[in-house]
Amino acid sequence: MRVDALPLASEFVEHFAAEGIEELYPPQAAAVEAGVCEGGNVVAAVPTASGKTFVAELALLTADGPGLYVCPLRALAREKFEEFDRLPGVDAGISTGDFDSAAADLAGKDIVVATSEKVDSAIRNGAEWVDDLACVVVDEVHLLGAAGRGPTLEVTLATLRRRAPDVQIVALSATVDNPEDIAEWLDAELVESTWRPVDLRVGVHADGSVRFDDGTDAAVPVDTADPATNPDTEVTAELVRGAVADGGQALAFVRSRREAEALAERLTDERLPSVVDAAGASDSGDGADGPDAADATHERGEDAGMDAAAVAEEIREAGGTETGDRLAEAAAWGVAFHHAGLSSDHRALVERAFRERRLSVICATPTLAAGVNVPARRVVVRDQQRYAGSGYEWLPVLEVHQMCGRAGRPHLDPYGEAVLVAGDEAGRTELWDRYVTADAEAVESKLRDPAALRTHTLALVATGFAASQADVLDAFAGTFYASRTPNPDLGGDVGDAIASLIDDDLLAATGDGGIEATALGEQVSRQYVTPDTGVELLAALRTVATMAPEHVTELTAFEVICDTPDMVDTYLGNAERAEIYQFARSHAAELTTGMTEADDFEGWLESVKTARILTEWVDGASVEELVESYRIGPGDLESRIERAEWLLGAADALAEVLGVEMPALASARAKL
DNA sequence: GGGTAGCCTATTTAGACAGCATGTC
DNA sequence: CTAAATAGGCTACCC
Repeated sequence: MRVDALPLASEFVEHFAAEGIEELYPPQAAAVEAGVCEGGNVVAAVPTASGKTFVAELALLTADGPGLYVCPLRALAREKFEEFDRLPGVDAGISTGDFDSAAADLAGKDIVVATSEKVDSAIRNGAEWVDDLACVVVDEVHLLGAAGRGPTLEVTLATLRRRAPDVQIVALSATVDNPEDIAEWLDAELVESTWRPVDLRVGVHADGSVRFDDGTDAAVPVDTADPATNPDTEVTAELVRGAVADGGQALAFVRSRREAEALAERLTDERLPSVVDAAGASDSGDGADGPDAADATHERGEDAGMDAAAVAEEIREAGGTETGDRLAEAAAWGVAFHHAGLSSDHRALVERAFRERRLSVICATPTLAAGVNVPARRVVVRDQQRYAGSGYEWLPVLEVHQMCGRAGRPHLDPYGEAVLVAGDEAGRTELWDRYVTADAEAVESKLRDPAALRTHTLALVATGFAASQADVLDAFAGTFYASRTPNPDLGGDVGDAIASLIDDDLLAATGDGGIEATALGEQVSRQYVTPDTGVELLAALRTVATMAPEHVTELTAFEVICDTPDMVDTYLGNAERAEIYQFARSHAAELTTGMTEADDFEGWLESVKTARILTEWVDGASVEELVESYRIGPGDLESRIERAEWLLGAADALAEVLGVEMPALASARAKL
């Protein structure tokens, strides 16, 4: 099937031709046959990089009205927005927490790209443009099964369909075990395919050789006898070296940030022969910080070496922290590490430089697999387990498949290779059965979780979609949960949720057996904080009202917001505990919780640490200082500042409803 | 005294969505 | 309470 045979205006056909899209990939053709261009609901369960974006564009461009593209990450939203905005004659908008299109004129856009939470939030705040949508595309719809965020996605989609009953739904999913269940819920045609533009072979290493699923074997010449080195790391290094020496790029996945950095350092010492294509090389940078010829044990391509030096320079310019310095040092040798402790600038730089083939290797924690597109010739999954709060757990099959799916660069590699590293035959068998031959998990609704029911029940009532328990149940009838459960008796659970919300003074019973949101409940819903955070904030604000005004400082404001479930925890090391304790004691008058009254003392002490970091930040401390003294990454600081901004706003709005004066909230926020 | 190899113990451990208001030169 | 890697402290030993 050819693009010019599709019901598309000629300018779009030309646009796609200019991007090299003239012939449809098989899954794309299947989606067309399933009706994406005729307004039909379609669920496409296909591998990453098999052309899902084009399917989305077909639906959005052929729809008779404005479209919405929902995705799970802000970075992905940005990427898609830029792509859609390049379409001829299309006015695209973006709406995410960190980046909003100019003003609230989303109503006039042809295509709006947003995260699922942002859509949910827009609905809660009375956005009317959602009623006019002709088409909604949901990317990564398998996240329906994610504990915290899945319920938001299914309730939001149910609400969208209720408000715009004729809206076309196109859902794009990773390969999961039960895509037919998602299709059934959405009354959609299912398109299922494992087709990829580049072949992928997956293998498992054990005892010096990799066995691939196409029956081939490959020896890995490495000395694993040295007890001073981790054999899995040696194997990983050799696999990376091999791919790079062969002109490819590699991704290596490990379990923790520290190990990602350690592996990057190990590979930097390796002095990988540069593989970075001369075509992708630019000449800039004086190379002063880059490798000297005297250091090199291999010949390096001149252009590539200078290019790597340029990447290193860009990294240094983006931020002079200790982490940034080490990253730049590795980048000078074509190696990078990647995890959420990096500043967002550094992360984006690493991703982009790798895509532009100015870096040979990224050593990453599992996140990279779910983020923006970073294809490599070879993917090595050294660690398949991850610490999960209480002991080690196997990574979900879906996650490992997504890592492996990053192997194979279209137009560059004859095929992609993914290797899982095990030590011995027993390990190989385990990994083979668990990941190579196994299907990904089924997607199962998490709506029944009490916290999810509380959140969404409050939202439905606060927005006026429901005024009784029956109404709430009616709204939930359109969810994935209801579609999957033969007799979805949520009555008891929703009843419990309502009772607890009334207890918390967020909902109130009306005389006739109905329910309504209190002024507090309405504000909690609009501010998009969880009910539990709302309750914590309200309790803290009531305490603030009893404090002497001179004791209510910015530290107080930060402590109020840090001791809520919506603020991310900050690890409190043993060595710091005593010092933070001392700090809390000497600032006791400014804190809303007394040393003896916290029911979770450890948790509270952690929030005091976070509050202290933020206080020092607004008092002018630099990123470097804070990163150094509190042992957090620049990215961790960023995320806490971001959340603090949001939660201070929420606290301020709630203080106003309560009639509590707390100027420190606004002043702290202004300084962030 | 100073350095260090080697052992034992204590410490640490992935990630990331969200609010809201508009006039202004 | 489950686990694996490693940072760090300590001792024993050597020069």
